[in-house]
Amino acid sequence: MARTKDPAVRTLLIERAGRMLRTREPITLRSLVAGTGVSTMAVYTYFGGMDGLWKALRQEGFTRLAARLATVPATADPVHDLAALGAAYLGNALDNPDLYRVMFDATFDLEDSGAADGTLHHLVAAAERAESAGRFAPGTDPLEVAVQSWTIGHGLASLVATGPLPSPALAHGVPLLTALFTSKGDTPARCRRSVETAWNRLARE
Amino acid sequence: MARTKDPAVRTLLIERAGRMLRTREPITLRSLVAGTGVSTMAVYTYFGGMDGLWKALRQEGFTRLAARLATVPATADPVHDLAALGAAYLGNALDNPDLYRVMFDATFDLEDSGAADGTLHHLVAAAERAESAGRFAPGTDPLEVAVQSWTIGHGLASLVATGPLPSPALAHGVPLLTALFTSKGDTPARCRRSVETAWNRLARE
DNA sequence: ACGAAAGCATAGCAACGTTATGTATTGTGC
DNA sequence: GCACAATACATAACGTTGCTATGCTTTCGT
Repeated sequence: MARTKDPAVRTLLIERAGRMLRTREPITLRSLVAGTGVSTMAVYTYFGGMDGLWKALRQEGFTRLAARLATVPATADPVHDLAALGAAYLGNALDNPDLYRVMFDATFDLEDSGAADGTLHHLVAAAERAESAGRFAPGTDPLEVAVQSWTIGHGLASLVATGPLPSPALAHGVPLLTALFTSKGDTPARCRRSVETAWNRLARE
Repeated sequence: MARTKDPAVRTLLIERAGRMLRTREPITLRSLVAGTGVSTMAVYTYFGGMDGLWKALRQEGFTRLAARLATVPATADPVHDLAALGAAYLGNALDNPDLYRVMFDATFDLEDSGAADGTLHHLVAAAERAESAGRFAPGTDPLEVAVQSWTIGHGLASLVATGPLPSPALAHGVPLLTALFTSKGDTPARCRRSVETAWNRLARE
């Protein structure tokens, strides 16, 4: 009954915006569509305006983050896994610092709050495994551990990726997470070993 | 030899910008000077443009933060003081969430990195006192404790004030700081009591 | 006291996001 | 099949943005 929308244009624009973000070109309506063959109106038919494009970009950021977290394998050491998820989170933030900033920039609306929850779920699952493996004290709330780990990860990511701290400050992740997990009942020495092993993945990159 | 600059105009513009930030009015060059009697050019003579105004606003944010941290008294319990500084930090971020966002928004330049250092110094001093009081293990690096506390405070502030977490999540500050300070050598029970006492100040506001 | 330099008001400019308008295209009901 | 209608999309114009050019006014130094 009408001309149909081409989904390829949508992903083309999002990917181009992501590329411009990475190369630090200012993303304007006109510069975004320049050279793509599409006109400025495409942004309005696909995103309803520039605000919609930024929102889609944030969603894309959370999608990529989730994909990266999904690559972290579940090993026999759930505390290691928890730290490895934190390391992966930081790695993602440092690989795309500008996208990471956009993700937490605008005031949150309910639409993609689900995406942030999806990010949390990986942490919750790992915390649950740590508890049932006896590394954390019985009765430990996995969601609480997850949120507290996230707080540390986000604080570090935001201060290093877009803030005043230099990147060696990432090393603070080890004592911070070790202190947290130890407080949940894990043995200090064992905990430190688990966290350090997981953190090496971040240093290697 | 020339007409002299009136410093009152500068503070007037900064305060008006701060007010507009709090009331969530968009800050544009023209809306900023509207009703003040001064013209748009004033922004250029005093700040060199809108970028300069934002930079001055961030500086103002750090100044207010430093002033607030300075009101935290040094008691006989240095671990309590450390947590109290964290609570004051969070209180400031929640009282002016938009200003807090601006403070960490733009890419940092060297000019006001000193301001961020000034913020850190309060924490470093408290950590030093905690160590010499025997609450932390000998050899504990006060700067390390300070940066790690800051990471927790900023992570919490940024996720709650401008992010997806609801304000009750601020309560995570207690277990997080307790875990950190305990890992530095403080007695768990005593540490928790110190931190909780300091945190009540935040809940009361 | 006079002249040069700085403050600052006015007006104009390019670029921004958005909206209005017209044209082309395509799925749908007969 | 075919005409109709709705949607995609290009073009162009509009209001507002930050900024700069220009000229007047003020005031400090000699």
